[in-house]
Amino acid sequence: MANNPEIPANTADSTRDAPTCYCPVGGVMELLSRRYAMQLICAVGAIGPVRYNEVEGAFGDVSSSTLSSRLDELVEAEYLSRERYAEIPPRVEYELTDTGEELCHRLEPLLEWVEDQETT
Amino acid sequence: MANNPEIPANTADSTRDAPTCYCPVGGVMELLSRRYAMQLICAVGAIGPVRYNEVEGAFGDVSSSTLSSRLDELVEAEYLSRERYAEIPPRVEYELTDTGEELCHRLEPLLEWVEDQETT
DNA sequence: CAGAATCCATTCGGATACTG
DNA sequence: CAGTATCCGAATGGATTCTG
Repeated sequence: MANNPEIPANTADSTRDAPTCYCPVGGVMELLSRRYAMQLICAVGAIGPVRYNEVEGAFGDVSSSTLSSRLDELVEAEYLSRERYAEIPPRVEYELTDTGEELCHRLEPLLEWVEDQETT
Repeated sequence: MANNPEIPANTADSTRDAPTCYCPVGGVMELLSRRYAMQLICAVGAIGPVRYNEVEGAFGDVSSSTLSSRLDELVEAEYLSRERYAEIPPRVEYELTDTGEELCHRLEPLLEWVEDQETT
């Protein structure tokens, strides 16, 4: 929620712009840096509408509290949508929002590459 | 993407693997999830060979200890190289390794998008 | 200049147990 | 099934001080 009113623009002696340096990006990166966050986005993107247990299974071992938190945060950030069906037993499905999908597109090349690096 | 409601993503008894889900990726993501890590990669990629103080300046406010740690870790992970020149005053330059550059390519679309989201 | 070392507040995430 | 609540150890990152 760091909506900084003071934009730390290039207040320095910059008569020229520095080449795009993404240093000042703030809040969103903090969210994405939390554990499983990026994988979560990609997982939902890859699997499609997904239920809690499926996610839990996809990650070898996650504590439910952690996963739950991450899910909540991503829903609140509107990267994921949460649909709750009034059934018994209850069913909840998470899905990428439009924004989430865009994010996912940027995440996939990264994750793919990372995975590739590790499996060698 | 697999967002077609007509096509069930994961059928009941899947003897095959779910579509690429990057859940199990481990160590590298933990490194990248540390504070400033991704921005650091991109910053070095954008600015080129860069000195400690330049980096420090690029980020509004970072503690030297944190920045130093991150730099070390990225060097050790061989995403950055560290060249120390025997001069007075001492000069040190960080640069992307080949691996780091590949990583940077995957990071840039993400960071660019994130920045875009925040400045609107 | 480019850090290393130390100390510490905060946060994060896992384990466990419980609920609508 | 899909979480929530609580507790707690571990890790993170910032401030400060010092150095080759």
